[in-house]
Amino acid sequence: MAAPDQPIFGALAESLGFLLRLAQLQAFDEYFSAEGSPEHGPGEMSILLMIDANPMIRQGVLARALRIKRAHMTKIIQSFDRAGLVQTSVPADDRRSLELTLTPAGKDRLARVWDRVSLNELGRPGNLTQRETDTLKRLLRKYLSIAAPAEGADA
Amino acid sequence: MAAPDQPIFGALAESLGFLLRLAQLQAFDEYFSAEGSPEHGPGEMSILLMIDANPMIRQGVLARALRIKRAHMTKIIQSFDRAGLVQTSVPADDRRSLELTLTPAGKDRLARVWDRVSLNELGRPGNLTQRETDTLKRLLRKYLSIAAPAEGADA
DNA sequence: CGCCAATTGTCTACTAGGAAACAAAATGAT
DNA sequence: ATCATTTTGTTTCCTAGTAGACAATTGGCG
Repeated sequence: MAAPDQPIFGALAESLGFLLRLAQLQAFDEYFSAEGSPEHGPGEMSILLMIDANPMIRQGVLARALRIKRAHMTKIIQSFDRAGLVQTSVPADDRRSLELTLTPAGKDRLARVWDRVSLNELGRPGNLTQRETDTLKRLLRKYLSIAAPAEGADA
Repeated sequence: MAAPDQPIFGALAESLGFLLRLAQLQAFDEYFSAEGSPEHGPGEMSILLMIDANPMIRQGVLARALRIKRAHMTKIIQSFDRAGLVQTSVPADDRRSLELTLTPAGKDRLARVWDRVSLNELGRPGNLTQRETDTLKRLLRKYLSIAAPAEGADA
């Protein structure tokens, strides 16, 4: 009943939220092991990927989709803007909002970092078979109500 | 090609790490909707649950299992200790380490908060069937190399 | 024994991210 | 038109979590 080096997870092992928490932390460890000293963490990477896939996306739409709070999104976008990675524009039909698009420098940066990360992100983790990995991703997309990607997606 | 209110997720929809990140944030939203203004966030809850399931667990073992950095664990345990929720003791065979056990007050606190959260954590999320939920949890445990819980686990 | 390497918890800074209040612009009701 | 409500981005302050250096302890090895 005492505590060995491999503790008992108890209720945590049945709890979806905590399993997701631990799995995400493990995935990030692998992410950072791929990127030596990362220019961009997972949060910033997801923003770059999202703007790349959705040019002229509005800042608020981006924040909701990635579940990043607006306050935080403001800081990241402003730093991207200062670094010349995104170009912002105010649409004529709603002058409160900001439309975001990657600059050529932003696309370069994204491509370079993604090259170092994509194998870990798209590939199969050691603990799961390819089939299990596909099932896991499919269930996560369904949980999130995210559409499955098109078949011929770029690497 | 412009950006609608439901953006295209592109490479994110195939990337295990980012799917896990988004899923965890969604799960936390549901967690916080269950606990009005939470006495303990998910991180602290997982620590209480873990100490409850593993009395006399060493602080470092706990940190590794929950993937919380030692520096952070120190702060949380010290605050738990000040609040009278855990009892710490130095084992005779290794005077560097700390053994952690829940006090009666700690067990009470855990039971009270868990009551408000367990339905969301153990139940089936709206987007998935019961069977899909079970599969998802099983695959996450396998990804994490966590043993499946015993059958007759407490609610 | 004495010395060197690894481990454990802790401390001090720092970064990522959130909560709440706010101004400007849009929307809707009258 | 006018006023209240909502939305969007921003600002300030705060919390959760990390990075790196550190002292104390342990274990190995001559």
